[in-house]
Amino acid sequence: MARHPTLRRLELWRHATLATVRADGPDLTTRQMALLLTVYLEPGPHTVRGLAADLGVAKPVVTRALDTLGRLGFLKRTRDAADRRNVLVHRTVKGAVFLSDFADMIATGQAMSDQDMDLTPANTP
Amino acid sequence: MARHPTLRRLELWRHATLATVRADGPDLTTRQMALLLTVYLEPGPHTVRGLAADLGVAKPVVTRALDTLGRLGFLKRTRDAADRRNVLVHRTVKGAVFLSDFADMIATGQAMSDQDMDLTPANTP
DNA sequence: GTTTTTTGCTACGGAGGCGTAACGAACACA
DNA sequence: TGTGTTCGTTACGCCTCCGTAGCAAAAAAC
Repeated sequence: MARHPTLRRLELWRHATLATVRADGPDLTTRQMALLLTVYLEPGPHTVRGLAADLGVAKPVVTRALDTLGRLGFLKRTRDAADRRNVLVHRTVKGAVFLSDFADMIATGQAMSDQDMDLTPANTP
Repeated sequence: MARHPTLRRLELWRHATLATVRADGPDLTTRQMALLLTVYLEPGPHTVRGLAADLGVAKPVVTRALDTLGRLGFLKRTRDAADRRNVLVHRTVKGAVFLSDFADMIATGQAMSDQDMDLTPANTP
């Protein structure tokens, strides 16, 4: 690991967040982003109750996040045929594209912080 | 580089955002986070106008973010003695601690995503 | 068949951020 | 000195999110 792993991690985060701020895409809440990533990275099936427990938030938070993310086309809701009380959350192509683009922004941040590390002499008065 | 760099980056992001969601700390906006990181990582002095240009947002956005981050004790405002129109933004100990803890959460996410998918013994970039 | 539990949603008031427009204070320059 | 410019802030209406409480529908328990 490089000289200052803490700084390097923060710079990675800065470049990615800065890219999302500058791009005029939809800026998701931290909770919405955590929910979206959980659905796409964890094996399903995903229910409202399960997601609420996973994120450690109340159920209406998940409902509202699904409203917003569904309106954006990043997720889709379906009734569970086996137990019709449940709602199953599904991935979409648009959501996968969004996350893929986001991963590219992280990658750019990694590359830039690598480059910064090599060049920066020493500042911070 | 591991087999699936895209998935690995998204898992890193998920673990860190999930940790901030579960922790009952202050949940900052993406813009607020980008502003905070810019002040702490980029060499100063930082003015409102400069930060607005750096983030690509309007000035009132920066003023409001400084209000919130100042209320949290993560940043401090000072009048520029040389040009009293300017406001200089300064770091605080509390903000440094917050970002240090945040970097630890990123590190945990890195370790967990390494563990999840790196079965082949070949890391240490 | 009737209660009890589970699931997700809606309703409500409150809080905070956003974008635009306008403002006073401080500087620059004639 | 007077005019114009730059700086940060404030004010306004709008929108979204939050937390709590209560709701109907479906399943389970009896």
